[in-house]
Amino acid sequence: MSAERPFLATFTNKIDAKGRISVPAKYREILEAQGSRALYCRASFVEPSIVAGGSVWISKLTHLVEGHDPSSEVHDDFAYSLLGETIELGFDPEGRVALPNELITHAKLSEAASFVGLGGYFEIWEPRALQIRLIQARRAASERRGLLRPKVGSAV
Amino acid sequence: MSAERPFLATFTNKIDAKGRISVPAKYREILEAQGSRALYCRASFVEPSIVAGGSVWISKLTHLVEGHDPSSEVHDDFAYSLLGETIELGFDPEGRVALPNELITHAKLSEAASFVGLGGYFEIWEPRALQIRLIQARRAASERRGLLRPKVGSAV
DNA sequence: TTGACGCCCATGATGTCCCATGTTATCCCA
DNA sequence: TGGGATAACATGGGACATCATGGGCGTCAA
Repeated sequence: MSAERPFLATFTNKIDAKGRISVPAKYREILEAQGSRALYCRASFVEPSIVAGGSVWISKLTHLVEGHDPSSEVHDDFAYSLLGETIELGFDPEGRVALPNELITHAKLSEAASFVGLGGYFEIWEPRALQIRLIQARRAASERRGLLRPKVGSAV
Repeated sequence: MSAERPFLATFTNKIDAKGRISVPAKYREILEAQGSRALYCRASFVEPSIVAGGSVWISKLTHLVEGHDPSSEVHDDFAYSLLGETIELGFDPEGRVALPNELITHAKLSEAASFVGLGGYFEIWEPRALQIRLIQARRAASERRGLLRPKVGSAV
């Protein structure tokens, strides 16, 4: 799927009084390699988190939308929800972005936020909420370990 | 498909006593990058909204029309509806356009209007009406999440 | 003359940039 | 290999530019 370098690992940074937060340097490297001068974000449909990515991610969404007949309902529904609710955040010279209140509220952020890499994109979570989600995910994943073997060997 | 930077996110601005409204700066940047010194708009066929774009968008419409046999009915129907009802609005030095009454009526605009980015073009809505449409779109899109997963992972 | 339109200026709010600082990680050399 | 020197990173806060908005003035045409 993505030949690009994947977003990996979890980083927790502070949110300052202006709503700014440093994007982890490792993530910025990947974004720059994509030619992204900005970060694209949206509220997750299913989690109290912010989904984010670079130009590769947003162009996937754009192509997904444009792949449908422009006169179809599917096209419009995807366009409104995927493009109309995704925002573009610019970096300041220090590598920070300013999260808008809407997203801060959605993810219930206050002092700090955690970035969790998910391959072609990453998510921003309230640190405690992410801890809980990760524990849950680990348990669920280990129960389904068999699903991984055929594809990646027993490397997990 | 569109290598250009997409129109994204939703912005709400006021309509002043003269019927002027600021086009979001982010959108103006994209229009300028296209070499558009004007905004092209028409009433949506299916929604109470105004469809708008720059020179890239209008040339796509033009090519769509020209792609049909000039002697065919389809050609004429497209030409009349797509091109004949699309108007060109100029910007004032502050980046505002004056919406004609016809379009204001069609979209039921009064105090303010919301711009919603849809990739290669954007739409102008009465803010409340757009909110409702966005919620509906989100629901519809998340029901069809299956169409997304194979292509962009669960990145929504 | 009236009104539509385009241009100019003023203003408050917001966002961006710049610089300073502490901390951590990395490097280099004895 | 132990540290110290250096660079990279995360963070805080003030200065400044941009943006959205409101209003005034002149021009052109009906």
